[in-house]
Amino acid sequence: MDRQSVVTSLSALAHGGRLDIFRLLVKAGPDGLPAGEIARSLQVMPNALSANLKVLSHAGLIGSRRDGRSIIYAADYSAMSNVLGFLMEDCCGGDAAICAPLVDIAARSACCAADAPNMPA
Amino acid sequence: MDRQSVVTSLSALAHGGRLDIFRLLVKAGPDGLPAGEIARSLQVMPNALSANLKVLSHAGLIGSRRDGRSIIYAADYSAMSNVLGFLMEDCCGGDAAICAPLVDIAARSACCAADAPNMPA
DNA sequence: TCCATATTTCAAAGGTAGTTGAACAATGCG
DNA sequence: CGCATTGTTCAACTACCTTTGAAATATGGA
Repeated sequence: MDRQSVVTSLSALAHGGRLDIFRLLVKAGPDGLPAGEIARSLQVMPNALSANLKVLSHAGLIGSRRDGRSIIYAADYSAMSNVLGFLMEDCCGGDAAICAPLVDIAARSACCAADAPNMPA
Repeated sequence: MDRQSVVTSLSALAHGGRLDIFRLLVKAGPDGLPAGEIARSLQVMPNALSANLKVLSHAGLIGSRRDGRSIIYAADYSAMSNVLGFLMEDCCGGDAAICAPLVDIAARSACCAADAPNMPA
């Protein structure tokens, strides 16, 4: 994963509304949620939601598939872990002796990374 | 950790130059690096570096202390883990059965979180 | 075909953030 | 004290991002 992709992902998440969307999808799991339900849950207008979903999708953080009239979005866990990995690469120069607290948070982050409903392209 | 703090942190990292700085400090470990050395390593002008260090510092991602004429910056690992934790909170609705790949990356992220040279304030 | 639902696209307005060069502090040494 | 070194601040300019409302596209059912 190159630096530019990571910057794009972080930029996508560096926005209150999009962070809410992403976290909702992270909680929702691999099955995802239809756009309309996201809009209702977060109380945002559909056009604003669509714009933000597009940004997250372009960053690769979420995927989408159509189901009838609805479009279902789901978090891409592997993309997320790539970003986290890039951030923490070669942490402490490889010497992870004094490290501990991050293991905890890391363990809690361990999550559904199997086949999410990824986009057609 | 509230949502706004996380957005501030992600915004700080959503910039090529600042991402380079942060990753360099993550690699450097708790002892950190003087600003001048960062500038030399990344080949950036001192005023631009100073501006970016200020953004990262204001976001709480790095700390600083003066040592003679130099100012030494170091990554704040606990701030980083707070951000990661917020992103992955209640992942998959608490059911982490199907999850695995993120554990790997998480383990690699485990790192120096002990007393970094935090700022005076 | 006609309509309702679900979601996206477009364009204009406003605000926010990045870049650059020059000037300004703070420290240490002779 | 005077000067070189190390970092920081300021101000102007540019560019990008966000927001909002209205119009457009796509699907499913009568």
